[in-house]
Amino acid sequence: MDNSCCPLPDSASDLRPIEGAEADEELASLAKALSHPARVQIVRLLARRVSCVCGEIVDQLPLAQSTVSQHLKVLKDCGLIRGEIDGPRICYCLEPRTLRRLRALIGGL
Amino acid sequence: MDNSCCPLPDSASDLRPIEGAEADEELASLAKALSHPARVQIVRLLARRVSCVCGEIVDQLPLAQSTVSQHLKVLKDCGLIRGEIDGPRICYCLEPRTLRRLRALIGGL
DNA sequence: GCTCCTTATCGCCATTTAACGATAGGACTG
DNA sequence: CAGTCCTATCGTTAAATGGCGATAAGGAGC
Repeated sequence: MDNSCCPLPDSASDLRPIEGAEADEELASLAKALSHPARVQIVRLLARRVSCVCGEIVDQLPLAQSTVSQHLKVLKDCGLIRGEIDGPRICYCLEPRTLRRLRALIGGL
Repeated sequence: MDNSCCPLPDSASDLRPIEGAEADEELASLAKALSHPARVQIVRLLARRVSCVCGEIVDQLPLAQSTVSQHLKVLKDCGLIRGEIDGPRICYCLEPRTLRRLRALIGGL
């Protein structure tokens, strides 16, 4: 397994507010991305670095390849994961900053 | 404003695991409850104790009373809030244990 | 260039969600 | 007990979601 595409977490702090209308929208958007068990499982896989490549994620889930690809798109669109082209494959990895942001927003409740 | 219906947070720890298939379902379910800005705003209102009574919540949101009532039902069904009858009104309040559980699940990612 | 492998996108269908007005029901007040 | 206030539920509609197979697109390697 090659994790070269997955960056180590950085520790820059996020200065955006954790409450207000914009924060509500942001939290709702991130929560929606995690509102499906398959997407939670994908995030967990990537957090554990068990898998990075799309094909392996498909193998771990009881879903069709096209369905998994859609879930990956949802997670990517909200910034929770990132995909980088790695030869013929695509290597997905967590975006630690977004996950930290989510924790901050939840913590602010 | 009367907050007598809203209990103070207790600190009992939750022994359920924070990963695995069941935890995935649980996290997805809680995330879905927060996947709408109006519901995030309701949780925030209750966290700030700005309002406890359904009618006041309706006043704070640009939505019809029936719509707000449905959002409250979603939050209640997943255990994030609780409603108690207070004379002719209904007093809603956060369920701190569920919120802590959500934080634990998010933290476990 | 052709072919294979990998992933994204398209089209379709069934189900769920969100919104509202209207209505029902429960609890005080007079 | 009649009226009033507050909240939940019903019925409807439009839009979003989740699933799949089929197909397109883009590199790798022969």
